[in-house]
Amino acid sequence: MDLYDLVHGGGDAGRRTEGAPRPPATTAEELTAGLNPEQRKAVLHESGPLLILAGAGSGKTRAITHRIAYLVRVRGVPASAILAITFTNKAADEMRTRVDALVGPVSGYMWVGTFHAMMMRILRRHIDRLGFDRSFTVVDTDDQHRTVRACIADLGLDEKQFQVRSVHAAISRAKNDLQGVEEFEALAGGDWRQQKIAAVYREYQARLRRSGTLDFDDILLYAVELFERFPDVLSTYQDRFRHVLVDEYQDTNRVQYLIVRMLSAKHGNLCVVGDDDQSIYAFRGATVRNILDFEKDFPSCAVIKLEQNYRSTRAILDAANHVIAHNRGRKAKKLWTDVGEGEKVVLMLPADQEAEAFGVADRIQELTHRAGAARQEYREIAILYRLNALSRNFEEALNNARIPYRIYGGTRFYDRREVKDCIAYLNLIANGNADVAFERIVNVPRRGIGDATLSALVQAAGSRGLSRLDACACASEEPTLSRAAGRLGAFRGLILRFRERLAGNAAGLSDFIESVQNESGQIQELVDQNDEEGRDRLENLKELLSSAVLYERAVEEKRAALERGLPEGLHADDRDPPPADLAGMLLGFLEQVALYSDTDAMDETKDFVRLMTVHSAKGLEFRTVFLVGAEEGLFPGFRAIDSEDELEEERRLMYVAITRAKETLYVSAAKSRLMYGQTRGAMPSRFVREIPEEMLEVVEPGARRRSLLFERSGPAPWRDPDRVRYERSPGTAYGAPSGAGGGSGAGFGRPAAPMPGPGVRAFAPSKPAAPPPVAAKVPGALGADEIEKGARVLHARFGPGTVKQKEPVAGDAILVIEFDGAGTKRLMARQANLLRET
DNA sequence: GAACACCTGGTTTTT
DNA sequence: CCAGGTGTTC
Repeated sequence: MDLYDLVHGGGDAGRRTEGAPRPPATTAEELTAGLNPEQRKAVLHESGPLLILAGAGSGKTRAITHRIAYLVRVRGVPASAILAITFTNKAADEMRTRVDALVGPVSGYMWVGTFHAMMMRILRRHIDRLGFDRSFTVVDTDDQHRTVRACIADLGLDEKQFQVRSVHAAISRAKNDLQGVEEFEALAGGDWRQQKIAAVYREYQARLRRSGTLDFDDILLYAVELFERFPDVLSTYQDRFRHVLVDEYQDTNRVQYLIVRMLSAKHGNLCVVGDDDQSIYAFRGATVRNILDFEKDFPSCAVIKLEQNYRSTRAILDAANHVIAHNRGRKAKKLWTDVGEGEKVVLMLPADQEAEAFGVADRIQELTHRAGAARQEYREIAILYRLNALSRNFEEALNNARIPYRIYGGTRFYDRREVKDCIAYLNLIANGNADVAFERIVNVPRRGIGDATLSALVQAAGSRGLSRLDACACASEEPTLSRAAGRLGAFRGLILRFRERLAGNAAGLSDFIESVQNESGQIQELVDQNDEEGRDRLENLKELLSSAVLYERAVEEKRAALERGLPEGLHADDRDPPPADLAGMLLGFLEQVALYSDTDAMDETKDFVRLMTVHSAKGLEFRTVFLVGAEEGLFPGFRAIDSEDELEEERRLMYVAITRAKETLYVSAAKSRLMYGQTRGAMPSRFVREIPEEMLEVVEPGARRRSLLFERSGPAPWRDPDRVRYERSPGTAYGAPSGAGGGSGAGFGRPAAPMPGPGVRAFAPSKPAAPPPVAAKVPGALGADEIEKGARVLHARFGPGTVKQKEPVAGDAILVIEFDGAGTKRLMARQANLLRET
C-alpha cells in the first residue's frame, strides 16, 4: 500500500478525501512506495526539463502529485514556488486536493489552476502597465460574438459573407498563434477577404480595449505582452516559480507554450505531462507539435514514458491500441495492462437511433440489476457521443426506463438568459465602460429605450469619446436623444447608485447582488410574468445568489487560513490575498463566473448515469462506457473525412473514448439515423472497423433474432463498405423526444447546479436551491415562511392588505396581496419587506 | 415595441 | 428537425 492509499484509506479511484490526515511524508522512499519504476523516476527527477509521456490511465496524476510532494517535503522547495497548470478547473481542484493530502495545508500556497486562471491573477496585478484599468472584466463567448457582429456591421460588411462565427474563429486562431493585428494584416497581403477580417480584428480589439474588457484569448496574449515588455515583471515570476508543471501538455497552443517557456527560462525546471495520442483540441489552436518537439525545444530534457495502464481490461486496451496504431506521426508507445483480459468489446448494431437508445437503456437496466459484484451503480456508467445533439435521443429512453441520468455540457448555468442579464448588470457596475453589458441590459426589463434611442446613443457616445453609460448623462444636449433623456438618465442613475454602494462597501456580496436583482426590476418582471417559466427563472436568479454565498464563504475561509500565520519557509510576499472589499469580491466573483464551466461542478457521488461528449469525458473513467453513434459521417464527422489531419484527430478522439472504460465497453452504430429531420443510412465507423473482428462481440438490440448476415462466414458485412447499402427510408419523423427543456437538463428535470467557489470543495445543493442567508433590509420585516395565506400585512408604500395567495419559489415566495387602498399586487416576499399589521 | 412568420445553417469546447 | 436571427405587421 502506498502513501496515497494510506492517506485515503485505500481504494483505487483516489477521489475520496475523507480519512484521518496523516503526518506528511518526509522521505523519498515513503513517497514513492507503491509506484512503478517509471513513475518513481518521474517523481525523483532532480532538475531541468522533464517530459512525461503518459498513456491513458497510466497514473500520471499520481506521478505529478507525488512529484510535487517530493519537491516540497523532501527537497524543501517552498510551496509558493510551485506553479501547476491544468486544463480544467476540475482537474486543478483534484490536483490540489490530492497534493494537500500529501503535504498538508501549505498546499494552499501553491498556484494550481488553468492557464487562464493563473494569468488572470498576474494580470489583475500588473495590467495597468499595458494601459488597462485593473478593474477590467472578461467577456464571454456570447459577448465576443456580439462584438464581432457589431464590428462587421460597422465596417459595412455583409454578414452573409463574413459570418460571425467564422470571423471570430479566425481572430481567435490568430491570437492563439500570437499574431497581433499588424502581423495579421501583413499576412493578409492582397487577399481581400483576409484584409477585411484584419479590419474586423483591428476594430474588435479596439472595442474591447475601449471598454476595458478582455476575451479569453487576450488573457493569455496580454500575459505574454506583459512579460515581453516588462522583464522586471517576468523576472518576479520566474524567481518565484522555481518549478513549473503542466498537465495535458498535448492540448496547449502556441501562446501557452510561450508562457510556459518564458516562466521557466531562468531555472529550466519545467515538467510537462501529456499524451500525443490524446490531443483532441487542434480545432482550438492546440498543437501536438508542442509535445512532439519538446525534446528539440529543451535539448537537455529527460523523457519518461508511462505505459502501464491501471484502468482498463486488456480487451479494451487492445481495441484502443489497434485503433490508434493507424495514426502516423505519433510517438511510439504501447500501453499494457495486467488487470486481466476482461470481456470482449460489444458492438451494438441497432436499426436506428431509437433502437439504439432503447437498447442502451435496456443494457443499463440489466447491468444495474445484476446480483453480487457484477451489479453496477448508475454512477459507474457513462454514455458518450461525438455531438451534443445526440443526447436528446437518450432522454426519452432513459426516462421511460426510469433510469436517473444527467446530461453534461450544453447550456451552462451562467448562460441562462436571466442569469446572464444579472451578470451583465454586475459587469456594468464593476466596469462602467463595459459597453456590451450596457447594451444587453439597458432595456431589460423594458424601460422604453429601443433600437432607435440606442443607436442615437451609440452615435453620441462615439462622437464624444464616452462610454455608453456616461453618454446617457449628455442625452439632453443631443437633439436625437432629448426625448429619451429622462429614461437614459434614470438608468445611469440606477447604475451609479449601485456603484456608490459598491464603493462604500455597503453590504456582503450576495446581499449586494440581491439588491441589484430587486432594484433593477429583474425580479419584479419575472414575478409579473406569472407562469412556469417565470418561476424557473426566479429560481435561477436565486441560485445565482447561492453561488455568490459559496464564493463569500470560500473567500472567508481563505482569509481565515492566511490569518493562521505563515508556514515555515514561506514569505509574507507569497500570500495571495483574497479580495478585501466588496468591489474586489465582485471582480473575483465575475471572474469565476467567466472562467468556470458546468462540468467543473460534476458531482462524483450522485447516483446517475452520465451523458456527455467524448471531449468532456477526457480525463474521466467509468466502469462501463456506451460509445454511441459510432458511424461514418458522425464519428468521424463528415467534415473530417477528406482531411488526413482531421481524421487523425478524430481517431485520437475515438482512442480517448475507448480508454475511458474500465471494465465494459459498448460501441454502437445505428444502421440508419434521423438527423436534421432526415433519415440517413449509416455504416459503422471506420475506427470500429480498425478493431479486429475477433475482438468484438456483435449484438443487434431490438432484432427478433440474429440477422442471417452475421451467421455467414467471410467478412462480416458491416465491415465491408460495399455490402452496406445506404437505405433511404421515408422521412418518417419520430416525435421529438419529450425533452424537459433544452440544453443541460438532469434526469427527472433538475437543472444543473451552479459552480462552487474557487477552492471550495463543497458543491452547491442540486435540489431546489436553499435560500441564501441574506439579511432582510428592513429590521423586523417578515420572511417568506412567516407569511401565510389570509395574513394581514403592512407594506411601506401600498399600506395594509390581505395575502390572497402564496406561491413558494426557491425558498422565497411570490405573494398576491389585495391592498386595502392600492389594488392587488404580486410581490416577492423577501423584497416586499412586509410588516405584520398591528 | 411586441408578436409572429420566414429563413438559414448546423462539430467538438475550455477558458 | 430546431434554434436563433431577421423581417413584417399591427
